[in-house]
Amino acid sequence: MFRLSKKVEYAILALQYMAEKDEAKTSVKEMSEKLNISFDFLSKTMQLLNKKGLVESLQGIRGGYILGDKPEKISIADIIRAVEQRIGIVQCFKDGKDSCGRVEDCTIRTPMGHIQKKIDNIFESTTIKELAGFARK
Amino acid sequence: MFRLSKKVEYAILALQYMAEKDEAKTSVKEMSEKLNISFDFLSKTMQLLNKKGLVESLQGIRGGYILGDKPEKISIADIIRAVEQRIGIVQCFKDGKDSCGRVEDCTIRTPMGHIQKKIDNIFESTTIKELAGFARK
DNA sequence: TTAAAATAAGATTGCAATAGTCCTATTTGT
DNA sequence: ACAAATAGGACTATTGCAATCTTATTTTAA
Repeated sequence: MFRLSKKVEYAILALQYMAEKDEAKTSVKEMSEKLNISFDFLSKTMQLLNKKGLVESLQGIRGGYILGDKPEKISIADIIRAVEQRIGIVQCFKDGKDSCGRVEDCTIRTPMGHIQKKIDNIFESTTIKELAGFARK
Repeated sequence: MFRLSKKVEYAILALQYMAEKDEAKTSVKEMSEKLNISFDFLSKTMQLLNKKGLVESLQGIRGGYILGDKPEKISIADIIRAVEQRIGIVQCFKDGKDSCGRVEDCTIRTPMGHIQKKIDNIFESTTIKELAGFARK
């Protein structure tokens, strides 16, 4: 429990890889080999990143992906949002009402919301640039 | 993904409930009804809390549970540790080696470890007392 | 204009973790 | 002795994640 999904993990690895690379363009094939990730699965993940503009896709032969923005502008929070729908350390923050039988007088909703915000801040303030920096060390 | 388990959620609700209550002793039956949680499941969860000393059990008729420590001494981190084994926002931090095929030159291990620490701090520094305070408001 | 190499995307499967249930044993106060 | 509570093992159901398979589309270069 409380684990980032593989989609998020792979997305981070991929974007970090792209940020570190000299050449702007990268293919899924290249990354799946270098990072030891299933091609198909990584491919899906890249498509999600593309839809949210975190990367830009170039179709056709000689195609691939390039970063959609500067590494310091892409946060882990961006990645999570792009790749996952379900976010929230407790159910309430996704489904809203009627999801647990104690919605009206829920006693943990408020404090959990505070914790959620703090965690969000961490992800919001961590960028691909920082990750690439660590990796290079 | 990235959600606290029901066990953790229920444990928090239960401890918060106990902290707010005037009388020290509480039964699982009472809590399961008031909090709208399956008796059996909550029962299991309380047993886990008991094993780690977060609550103290009183067996036999007229039995129940009392808090094992002052509410300000019980953190969410304590609860998570009592009730879950698997913690860690990425796999590496549980299984250690050989779990992902890029252990040796893993480029996200270090930065993820930093994020993990920050999150741990949040849970470590949030206590049942605070939660009870919010609930009462 | 055709072949090759890349992304796009839908459908499906396998699997493991979570959540929940059921049943029996044990404890203890009245 | 009985009732009401916890203790705990075994089992089941469900869900969500990860992965795979297949087909379509795009684009460049020969």
